[in-house]
Amino acid sequence: MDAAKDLNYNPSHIARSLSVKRTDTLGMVITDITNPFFAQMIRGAEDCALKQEYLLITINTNEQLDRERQVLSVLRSRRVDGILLVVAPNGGDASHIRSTLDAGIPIVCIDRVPSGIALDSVSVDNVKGSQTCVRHLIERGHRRIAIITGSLSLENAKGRLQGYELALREAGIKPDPELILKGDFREATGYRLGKELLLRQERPTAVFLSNGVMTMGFLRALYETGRSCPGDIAFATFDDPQPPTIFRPQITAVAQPAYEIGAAAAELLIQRVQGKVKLAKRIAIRLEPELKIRESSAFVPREPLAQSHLIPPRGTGPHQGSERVRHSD
Amino acid sequence: MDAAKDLNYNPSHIARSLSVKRTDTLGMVITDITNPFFAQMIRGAEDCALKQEYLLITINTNEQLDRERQVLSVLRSRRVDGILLVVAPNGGDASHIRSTLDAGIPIVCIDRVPSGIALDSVSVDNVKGSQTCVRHLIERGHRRIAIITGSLSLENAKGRLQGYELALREAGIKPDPELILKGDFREATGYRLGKELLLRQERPTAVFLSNGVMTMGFLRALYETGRSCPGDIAFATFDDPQPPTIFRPQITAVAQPAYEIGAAAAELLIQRVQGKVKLAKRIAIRLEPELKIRESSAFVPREPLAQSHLIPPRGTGPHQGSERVRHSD
DNA sequence: TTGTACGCGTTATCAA
DNA sequence: TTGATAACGCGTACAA
Repeated sequence: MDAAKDLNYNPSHIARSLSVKRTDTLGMVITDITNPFFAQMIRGAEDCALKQEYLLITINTNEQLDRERQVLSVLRSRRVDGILLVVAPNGGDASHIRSTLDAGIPIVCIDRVPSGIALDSVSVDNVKGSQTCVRHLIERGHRRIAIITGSLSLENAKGRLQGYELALREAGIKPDPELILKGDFREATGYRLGKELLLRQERPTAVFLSNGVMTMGFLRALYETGRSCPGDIAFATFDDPQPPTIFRPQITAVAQPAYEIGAAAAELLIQRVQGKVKLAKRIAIRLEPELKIRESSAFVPREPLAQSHLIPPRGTGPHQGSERVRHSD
Repeated sequence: MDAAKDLNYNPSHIARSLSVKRTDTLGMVITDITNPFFAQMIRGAEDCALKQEYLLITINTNEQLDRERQVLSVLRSRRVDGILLVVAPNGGDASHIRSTLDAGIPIVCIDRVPSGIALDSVSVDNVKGSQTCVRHLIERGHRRIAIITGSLSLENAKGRLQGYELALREAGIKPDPELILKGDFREATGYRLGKELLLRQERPTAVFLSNGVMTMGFLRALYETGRSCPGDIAFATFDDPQPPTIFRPQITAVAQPAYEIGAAAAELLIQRVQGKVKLAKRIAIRLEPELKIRESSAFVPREPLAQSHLIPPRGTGPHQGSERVRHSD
């Protein structure tokens, strides 16, 4: 040991790996590291992994399917013990995922769950989250509520749309196809569809955005069209787009516990890697989102409906507390 | 080859590494991955690395020196070919860096350059950046300009303070110790010192923040004390804190080309790894920052000085173009 | 061109 | 307990 110090010796982890057939390494495939939501998720996963002596390798795919394929291949070559995966929008093609699985590398999907393939997954309860949020808008008196969806080939986008429809239906409002705009989770789309909505003759009194990135685009549209919020329109979004700043308007949002999602996913993956959980069936962990009511949903339509359960708008000050999501069951 | 496909075969990169004594892997040590500036930097480095067939492993240190030591040790064990390093605030202790270097692993420092050890580095020209920005405030008519510095044990924090002082001196303004507040690049400090400044009897007419994170804290202080910007005070910051949104006020900032910094650092590191650059002396790459003039510096003090080079405030609309930094030489 | 043996640094096995 | 030795999967050098 003394000699080791003297010689500035460091054991070779790669030689060790070759021998023991483990790398104590987890791969994390992310679509966009500059998205604060994912960045936070990485921290959760990394903290959990490091605590259990695993190294976490994070790689971006930039939402590109071919890059995802390439990355998965690299990770296989590197013999990572398991993979945390945020899938890029794929046209139902999961062959690369399947072949990685076949190579004996466990995969846990995060946030987005691809349809058509059985995978472990960790995400937020999308249905409940958007249902609670849209319900909040309805309680404010809105009835013409638009939604800009994500890519509907992803389960989470579907779930958020579903929650929107559920909330409307339970309030006796029939979903209007004119108010359901199909987006894709990208900034430019939030801008384009948002502008389209805002320039309509009969524009909705409230808009629900399916993720934080599209909300950034929507804000641009809002500003360009000269509409004010909460003066002219209300809106709310899935994802809490920014760290709470003093910027105006503060945005009502369905906040996802990003750090916890990452940590839970890493935890589950390590269980799989170590064979501590029976592989029989797939595990789906759903965490609770939290509705943060802020200024952007403070606008109340001029002709509110006289409904018995109507709730007057709460205070909209900057330091107003957040409200825990109410369960629908 | 056909058989390889058939058997779902993937060559073992670790066995290969053991043989060729290379891992084709670069380590990237970051203090905070949730900071958008670093996130962007990672993308630049990753893109560059991947393009040259290197894998990039990114790890957080949370600004903790002991974690930095541990991470460097892990990276050594993993036999990474080189390391990109954003140092945590260290009390002048660079022993772990030196021993990594001694083990034959090249290191390129990014953003922050530790004093007291000769290292390759890539960063922005801190002096010029803050000098240009403070000069801009002076041109707006400000003379009582405060600065909240970073940890002065870091070269970049020193440089930014130096640029501030240079700008004042060239305008014939004597730096006032009362207006130089020693910070540490952290949000809470921006809040605390900002509040202190804003509540002073004789408060400055403008404030220069040494980084984006502290600016977030400053905004909180601004809001809590009820001061308005650009109504009551002007401010500007090093770092462009957020992706350009429509939030108000838009912040005048010294934007650093984060992506390019990351890419340049990776490029230089790979040169070192491949021995394509003579190791004789240390290389320091300095990129040009860009001053983005926006709303937050629009406030003009009531008693502007009648100086010949005084420039009236420009338009402060949201879509105003940015202005390239003017060189001081 | 095709084949064979050895080395890379570590762990694991088996014998002493 | 200690010490020698065979794997681990791939390059590489040398022989056929």
